[in-house]
Amino acid sequence: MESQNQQRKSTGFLIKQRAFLKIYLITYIEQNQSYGMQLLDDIKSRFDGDGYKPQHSEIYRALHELLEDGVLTRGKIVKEGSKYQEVAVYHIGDKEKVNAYKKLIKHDLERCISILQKAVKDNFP
Amino acid sequence: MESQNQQRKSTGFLIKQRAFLKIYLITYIEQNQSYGMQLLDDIKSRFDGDGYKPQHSEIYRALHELLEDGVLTRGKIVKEGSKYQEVAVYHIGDKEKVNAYKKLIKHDLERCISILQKAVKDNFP
DNA sequence: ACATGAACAGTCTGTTCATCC
DNA sequence: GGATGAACAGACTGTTCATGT
Repeated sequence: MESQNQQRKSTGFLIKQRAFLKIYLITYIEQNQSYGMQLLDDIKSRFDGDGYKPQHSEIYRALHELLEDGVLTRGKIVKEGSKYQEVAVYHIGDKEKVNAYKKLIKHDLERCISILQKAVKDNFP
Repeated sequence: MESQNQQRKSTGFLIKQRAFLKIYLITYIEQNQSYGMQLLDDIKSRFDGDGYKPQHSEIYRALHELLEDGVLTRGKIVKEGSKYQEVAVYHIGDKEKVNAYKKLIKHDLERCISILQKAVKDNFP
């Protein structure tokens, strides 16, 4: 990923929401082209039982960063059903970058699960 | 917990580092009285393989909040071995609060694991 | 040097406002 | 009203500085 230029070092705690959302956005967009609000609703309903309700702005920020990095490309279409509601639809861009990013996130997700499972074991034996 | 007075609503993403550390602090202090730096080192070595290295200030902030809330109490002793190094040792305070807090965190940890496991399944089938 | 603590500052992200259809 | 985007602001936490032993 290009879009970061940290001057603060991470302590390596859990994954950030932005990165978490990005991986879902990529997957959903791979499956069928879609636009922001739709993606948000999909994610929300996926985590309905877990009390996680992401905010619309965070979705847009994630999409914008993926655009900047060339992971996604964007087009505009008129939303079906509606009169002239124009929405921004996304497609997969650079597949190399997609795969690199996926691999990164997969490791990080597993790392986070490991940390949390340790916490359950250590503190609730 | 008392020590929070949010005016911003959480979206319910992952657990915060502070809360995560608190549960370890409580458990370690239950097992044997200990002081800040020691607790930090214990936690660091526990997560050595996971790339998680918490910062000392975050440990102190967590301890201070647990003190304020009455979950812990504090005493001062002279560190063994050293000449006159005085350290702050902690003990369990209000056991009701400890148990209430533990229960809360346990649920949250499991919620987080659920979220992350969904992400692995959904995005890396 | 080790331990504790607090001030400062950067990052993430929730809230709000603006614009367009 | 639905969708997108950006500005603003608050919470969390990493970094640095201060103090005492």
